[in-house]
Amino acid sequence: MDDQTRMMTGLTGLGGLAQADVGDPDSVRKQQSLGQPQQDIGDILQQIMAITDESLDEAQARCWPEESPAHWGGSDDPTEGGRAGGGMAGGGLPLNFQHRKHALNCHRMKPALFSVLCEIKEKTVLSIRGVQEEDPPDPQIMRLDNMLLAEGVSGPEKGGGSAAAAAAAAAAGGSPTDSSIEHSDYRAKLAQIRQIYHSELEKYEQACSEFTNHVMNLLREQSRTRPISPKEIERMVAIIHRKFSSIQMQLKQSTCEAVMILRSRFLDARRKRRNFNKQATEVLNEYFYSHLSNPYPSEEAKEELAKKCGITVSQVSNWFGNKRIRYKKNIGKFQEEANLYAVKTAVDAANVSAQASQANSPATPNSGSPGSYSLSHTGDTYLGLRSLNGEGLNIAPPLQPQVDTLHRATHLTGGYEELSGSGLYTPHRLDANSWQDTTNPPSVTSPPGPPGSVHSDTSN
DNA sequence: CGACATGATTCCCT
DNA sequence: AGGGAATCATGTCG
Repeated sequence: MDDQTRMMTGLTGLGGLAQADVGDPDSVRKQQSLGQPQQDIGDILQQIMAITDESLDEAQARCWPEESPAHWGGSDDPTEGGRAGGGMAGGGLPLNFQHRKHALNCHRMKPALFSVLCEIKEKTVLSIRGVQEEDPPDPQIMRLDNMLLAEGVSGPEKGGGSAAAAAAAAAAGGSPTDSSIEHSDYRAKLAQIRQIYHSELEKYEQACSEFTNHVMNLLREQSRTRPISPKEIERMVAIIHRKFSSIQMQLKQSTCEAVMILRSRFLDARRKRRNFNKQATEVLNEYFYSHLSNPYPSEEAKEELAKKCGITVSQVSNWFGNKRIRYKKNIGKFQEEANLYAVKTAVDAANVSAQASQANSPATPNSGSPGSYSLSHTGDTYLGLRSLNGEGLNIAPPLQPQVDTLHRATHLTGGYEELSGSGLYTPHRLDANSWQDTTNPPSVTSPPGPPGSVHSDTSN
């Protein structure tokens, strides 16, 4: 039934507000034509005004103790008022007031009047709120949502954002499999943020629903004494949700900020440089100088070096990359270092050879391919010795005596003689991709003597 | 504090 | 993908 019909229904009984002359249709017709209805509406309004002074509790308790809140908009049945009459017997208010209130609430004009008032209100509210009623999803909140999802803060649990950590690592150009310490740290912090975010979100949602329920109940209650349409309640709920979502956006924003800070700190930490310890550098240098003809460790060699140095494989790769470049750029500067490590390697070789000879094994050690690196100085030793031979590297004069001693030592043990003699270890200084080609050590520190000079020394 | 050393990153090439 | 080269950024030393 539309409002107008209801209105008419109400108007037909207009004269009857607790008065006796309702029954006569003629009289009603006469009253309508004489303008009496307007006066009655004025009366009703006055009484409504009077009611609003009363507390809601009273109104509720005395009128419709157990009635559905939306009663006024629902049934137009004028007889309904009679039912309500039973509930208003008690109370300490003056009887005539109760009676008046009851008469107002139960009056068959009330629904129609409220409906009109609602309509007017609706129009006013619409004209005020206007277009903003249908707000599209906020682009900013969408952005925040997307970011939180991408960072692994919102969305499904799955490991608390390990994907984000990997993504961060990938973005930083590093190997995602490395730097697991930083990753776990990052993950832990991210999980913390995630947890806080979710608990806050839950709190907000709970508060929002609580508040919404409260307001809805309040409005429904008030709808008995004020013209409040369900639509208005809906709108109010929407307003509350909007307010709470703006709070939620703040939460999302601050969470995003926290993630960004964490991330930047994480990346900064990755960038932070700390020198490798001395032992690690020694191990790396030993390998480098003993493989000077081909300083490209295989994957396995890198892993072994990494393990021995307590660094990651990519750090080993970085180190070799830097070393090759810097060596190539300035060989003169590295000459001394090269010599040092050559000697070192030779000493180790001597020790190994000595041990080998003690074990009564002929000096035909595992002559593995140059590519296979064993940290126990087997095949590499000979590369080192080859360097000492002055063919892979030039030896600085101050080191010559040491070299001689070493050679003598190896000679005595029978190791070096055989090795250098055997074609197996003949220095093939430049292989196919010989990286030294362009950077042949310019013999800064050693005289350009014949290659065999060192060798001849050993024969002494 | 500046120069240098050195690990990390980035871009480009093969 | 791995390497070369340039560059960045930080640590170290005098």
